[in-house]
Amino acid sequence: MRIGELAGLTGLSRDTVRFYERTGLLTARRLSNGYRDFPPEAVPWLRYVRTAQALGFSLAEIARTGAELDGAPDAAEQLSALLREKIALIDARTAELAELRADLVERVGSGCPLAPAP
Amino acid sequence: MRIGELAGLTGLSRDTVRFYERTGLLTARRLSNGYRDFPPEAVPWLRYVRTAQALGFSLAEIARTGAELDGAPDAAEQLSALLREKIALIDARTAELAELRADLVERVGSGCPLAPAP
DNA sequence: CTTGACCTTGGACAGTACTCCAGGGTCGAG
DNA sequence: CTCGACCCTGGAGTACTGTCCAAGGTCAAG
Repeated sequence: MRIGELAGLTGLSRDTVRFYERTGLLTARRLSNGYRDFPPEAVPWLRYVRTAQALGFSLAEIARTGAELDGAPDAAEQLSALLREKIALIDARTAELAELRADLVERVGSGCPLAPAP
Repeated sequence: MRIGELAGLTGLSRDTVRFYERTGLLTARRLSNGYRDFPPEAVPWLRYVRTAQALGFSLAEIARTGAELDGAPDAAEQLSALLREKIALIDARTAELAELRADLVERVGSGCPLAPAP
């Protein structure tokens, strides 16, 4: 598919898609007229990219794990492993948030949450 | 206290503290020799800043809410309200993560998590 | 008085993640 | 053949969050 369609399907801008391709997050073959031609898998891949980004990964990190995945014969298996890792990460983050929450609750309870300062 | 001490107590660099002052996140009076003089409350305030930052607030947003707080007669009350807001935000974020997690779990369960693509 | 640790300013530079633009090519419909 | 919608490249610009540096002032100890 061409860039406009991919952009439409993923909610990204064309410029962002081009940017992602430049940074190695995405590869596309070229049509004879020079237009990029993305495989349909680019759509779920970009969804995955957004997920990983939401988890705090930088695009460079995402690209790196993507590259590791690429060329592996058991890609599906590896990706499942990766997703399981991300799930563990989500759990850790959730726990962190719970801790932070408890801290804030305690501070709200005390008369003096902290000094305003600025 | 002077900048070095504040930096030491908060784990920030002097440059970062100066940067925070430039951006209005922090105010300091000046000693006769021009040195910055921070109040002790700057320490918990910077801790709060780090917390808010971890929750995804930009420094500008943090500075804005800080400024709103400042000058209010019922600062402690307002800050408690702010913290309650942040708690709600944590809850929302936790829910988001749970959703993401469910999505990933589902994908791991399916044989085809997504195509590697890049 | 010198030395070293500390402080000041202004400004340049970095990395991340885009976003926009100019100038120009491609293609299907009318 | 023209029009509009699409595509290309290269490069500039933006916002955010720092980080580093040069040039120089301050201060207490030796």
